Amino acid sequence: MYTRKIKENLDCGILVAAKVFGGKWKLCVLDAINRGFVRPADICRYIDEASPRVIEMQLAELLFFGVIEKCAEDVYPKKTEYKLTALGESILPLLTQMDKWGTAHSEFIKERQRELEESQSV
Amino acid sequence: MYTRKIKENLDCGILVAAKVFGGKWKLCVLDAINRGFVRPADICRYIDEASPRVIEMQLAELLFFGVIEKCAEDVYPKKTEYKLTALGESILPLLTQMDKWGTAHSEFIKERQRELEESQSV
DNA sequence: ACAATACCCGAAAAAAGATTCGGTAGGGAT
DNA sequence: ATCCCTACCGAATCTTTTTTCGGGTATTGT
Repeated sequence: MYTRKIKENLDCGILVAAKVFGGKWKLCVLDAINRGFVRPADICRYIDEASPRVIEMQLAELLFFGVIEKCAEDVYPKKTEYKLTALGESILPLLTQMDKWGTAHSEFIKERQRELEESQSV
Repeated sequence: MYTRKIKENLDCGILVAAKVFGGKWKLCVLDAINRGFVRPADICRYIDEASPRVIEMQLAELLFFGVIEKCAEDVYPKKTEYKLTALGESILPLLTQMDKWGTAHSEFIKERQRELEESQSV
C-alpha cells in the first residue's frame, strides 16, 4: 500500500474537502451514483473515459471516508450497489454548483485552452 | 514547456471547474487574495506550506484563465498586485461552501485519516 | 463444459504535479 | 560595494496519482 512521504495538512476546510473529493474522478463517480448508476459496472460504463480500475479505487476511498455505502455485500449473485450516505448527500449542492460554474464558463475556458495548445504546438 | 500526453476532456462542467481551480494550492491562493494578501510575497508568506515557486506557477495559471489579473506591471519598484476578476469573484461562493463543508466535517475526516495511518504503520 | 459477465485486487509503469535549486534583474538601505 | 528584498523563470528531481496489465473468484446463459 502506498504511504505518503509528505505529511498532509488538513488544517483548513478547503484542504479537508480536497482530500475527500479531490481525485480526478471522485466527483464524477458521485454524480454517476446520484444519477442512478449505482452498480460498479454501470458506473464504469457511464464514465467510460476512466479505467475501471481507477473507479474501483475511487469507490474504495469514498467508501472509506463514509461518503458512500455499499449494499448487498453477501448476496449471490453479486449485485453490489453503492449509495450516497448523508455525508455524501451533503456534497451534492457543491457538486451542482461546481457543475453549473463549469458549464457556464465552459466556452470561455475551452477557448483559452485551445489558445494554449496552439501556442505550444508551434 | 510541458505538454500533456493524455487528451483532456472538458465535456462536463465538473471537469471544467476542476481544470480551472483543481491544483493543490489554487483555491488557497484565491482565498489569500480574497483576504487581502494581494502581492506575491505576501501570498507566499500567508501560504507558507507551499514553495514560492509553486505559488508563482499557480498564479500564472489563474492569470491565464482570467480568474485573477495583475496590476502595476511596469512600475518600479515592482509592486505587483493581483486581484480577482469577475470570473474569480464568481468562484468565491464555491470556495466558501467548500470551506464550510470541510470545516463542518473536519473532525470526522481527520479521525478516519488517523485510522488509516495507524493501520498502515502496523 | 464453455464463454461471458461482474466484482475485486496487486503491482509495475506512465503521466502529472509539486518541489528544489539556481539564476536573472531591478530597487533600496547601510 | 555589499546585502537584502521583490518578482520571475528554466530545468532537474522527487512525489503522487492515474493507468495499464494481469490475476482471481463467482454467477449466468448457452
